[in-house]
Amino acid sequence: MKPGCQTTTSNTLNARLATGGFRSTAQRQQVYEILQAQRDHPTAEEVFIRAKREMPDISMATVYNCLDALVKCHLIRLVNLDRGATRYCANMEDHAHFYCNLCGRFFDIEPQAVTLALPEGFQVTHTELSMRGSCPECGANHK
Amino acid sequence: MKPGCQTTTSNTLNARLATGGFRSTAQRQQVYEILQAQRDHPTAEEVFIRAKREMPDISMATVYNCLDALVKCHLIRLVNLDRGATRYCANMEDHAHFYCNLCGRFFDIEPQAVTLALPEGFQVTHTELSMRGSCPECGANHK
DNA sequence: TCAATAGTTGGAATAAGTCTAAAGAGTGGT
DNA sequence: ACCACTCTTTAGACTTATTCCAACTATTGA
Repeated sequence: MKPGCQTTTSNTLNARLATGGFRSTAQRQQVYEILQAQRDHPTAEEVFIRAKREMPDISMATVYNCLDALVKCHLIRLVNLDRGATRYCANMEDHAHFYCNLCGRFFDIEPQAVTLALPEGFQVTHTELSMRGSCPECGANHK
Repeated sequence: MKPGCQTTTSNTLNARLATGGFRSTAQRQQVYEILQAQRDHPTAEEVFIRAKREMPDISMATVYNCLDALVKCHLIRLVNLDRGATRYCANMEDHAHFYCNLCGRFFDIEPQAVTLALPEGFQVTHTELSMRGSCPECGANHK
């Protein structure tokens, strides 16, 4: 692990946690690093499995707790697709999600031109745009 | 109930059910009428409560079965918002959903100008756009 | 350093939805 | 009209994802 990079990451993390009124703990750092390291939108359970490799005593409740704290500090965000388990995403840029029905992978899509003409008086605080379909790889393989 | 109107509705319903390979049953008609009558995106449980008023013996499992059948026949659609219970919507026009954080009501929003520039090769089969915020009424009351 | 407070743990509890087996209802052939 | 066949409903058990709880542990400010 690059010490310089890690320090930067945990500085940001700790500062954000503190601002949100949360303490910095080893578990929260671990969970955040997992989401930073592999940006494949894992579920809470997948995060738990990965966290266990480094921290065998961590519990599921703690993983949920850490994820909640990170969401509240705007360090990660939730991704919901239909009724499946909630997924977590460390990409805080404005973006939409694309789920490939064939390979099951998630893709982040930049919304270059989304403009929605809302009727007057509606104030939007949160938008979620998600799509399903086939990704370029799977689409090509299917031909 | 207006007999003319009712006949039209149940004709469409029965035809669609038949096309989907489903039989027309009193329970399915009841559930469909509930969703037609009050377009407030009820949850399965809310549908169950409303159905019970007319049909006291109906069970929750039947409500789920009926909703499933109607979804498969493209007569209604699912609406998911975060982790809450699935909601059902009889508006089959292409539209987005707006949830008011203050009054908890759902609004259908016509997507007049949504264009998303997807990277090449992505084939979309299903899109879901949902928003949260405050509706005109609640926004006005808050001032 | 030490109390006060926040966080973690493992297991129990909950909510929403799905599955199953048995009983009930509708339909075509005789 | 009767029977067999199939589809549907029912009640309740089960599953999955998540939250709650009480006891223990770690972190922080004085």
